[in-house]
Amino acid sequence: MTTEAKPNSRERLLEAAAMLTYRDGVGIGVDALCKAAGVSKKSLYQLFASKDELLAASLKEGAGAFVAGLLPPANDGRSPRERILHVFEQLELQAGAPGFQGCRYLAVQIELKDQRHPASRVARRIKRNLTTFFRAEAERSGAGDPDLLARQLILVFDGASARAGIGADNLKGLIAPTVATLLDVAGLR
Amino acid sequence: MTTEAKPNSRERLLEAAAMLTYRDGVGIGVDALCKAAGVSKKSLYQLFASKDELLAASLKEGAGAFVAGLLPPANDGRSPRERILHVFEQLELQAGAPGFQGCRYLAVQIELKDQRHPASRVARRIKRNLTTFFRAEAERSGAGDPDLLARQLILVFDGASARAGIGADNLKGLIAPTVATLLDVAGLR
DNA sequence: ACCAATGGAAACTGATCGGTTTTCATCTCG
DNA sequence: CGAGATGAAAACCGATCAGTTTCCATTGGT
Repeated sequence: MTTEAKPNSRERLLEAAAMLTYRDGVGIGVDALCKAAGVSKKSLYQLFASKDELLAASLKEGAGAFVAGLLPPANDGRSPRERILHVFEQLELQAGAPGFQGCRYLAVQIELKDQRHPASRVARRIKRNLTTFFRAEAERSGAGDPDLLARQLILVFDGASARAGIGADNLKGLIAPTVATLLDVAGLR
Repeated sequence: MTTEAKPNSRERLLEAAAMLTYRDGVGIGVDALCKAAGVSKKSLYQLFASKDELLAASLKEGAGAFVAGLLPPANDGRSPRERILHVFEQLELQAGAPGFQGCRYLAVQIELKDQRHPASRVARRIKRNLTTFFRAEAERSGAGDPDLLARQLILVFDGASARAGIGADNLKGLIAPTVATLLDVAGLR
């Protein structure tokens, strides 16, 4: 059995916010969120200070799944190169699934514009963790310029995710050779 | 002297739409657009069928400046490699300017979600032209896989532009070596 | 069985949304 | 000078926005 049997109001709101803002954008109304969650507006505003805070909490709550869906398990014995490639294999996999709209954290930051918005701050933090993973693996691998490689990888991640999300590319045959090229040049084998 | 001396209502609306939707997102209200353009809503709806059409027309009208600000002049005698690098030099330059928010066409597509929205169609077309430029240069250069290279370049373009637009990276020391690596591996010298 | 806490449904606030219409001042042209 | 066209300002429309409040049915504890 899982630890969460029946979701409470708070969890249902977070889940509805995650789903609807990803599908329709952060401009989605609170009435729609409440209806989808089966929770009254009164309860929403007892649990969260504002729609903005609900949005931020929803992003933060989804960070675990985001990481779990992309990163390899810690200390799985594979090489840094394999562990980095794992992330992009997962991305390509997710990009092929129906309903994929690109990285939600990038989308939120682009939609909100204001970088000081609570949800934008959360999104930035979560994405920084991904960059940190890349840099850690790059350093562990003894790459010539680990920081450059990490920046290149997150750049490819966001570019690929965004382009797949808007249906401009399906990433097939694109992401693997591109990342491999960057890893090769950085000296990762 | 330039060909346009004083902008008419239509041009002022297109300009205001370009500026405000880039700064604040496509959710900007028509009242704000009209006020910024100094044009009444009545006139707006005589000139455009809807806000969506105004937005689409505004993007289309800005395509010329977008191309002029990025692409090198046709037949400037430089090599494909130099001409491709020119685009990314321009991008890095623009990314350093105040008010830079990333590629407006990518942002519009991400914000709208609906790929059949008239403005989303226009944005897609304009970005396809950039990919076409990359592919043409790649073919002209005799690259091993011109199509792959073009997709890699537009991926880097969107990724770099998006990340600079949200303030996640300033591209300094990132974009040039990354593109150079891709060009090297593709056999462009 | 009773009382109090819970929370959903819905009414409500004031603001804003996209879009339409009216009014009135200004301009051009005969 | 006078008639017609123009277009900005602003009222107006129904819908929706974020957020608050009221009302009432359900619930759990005693």
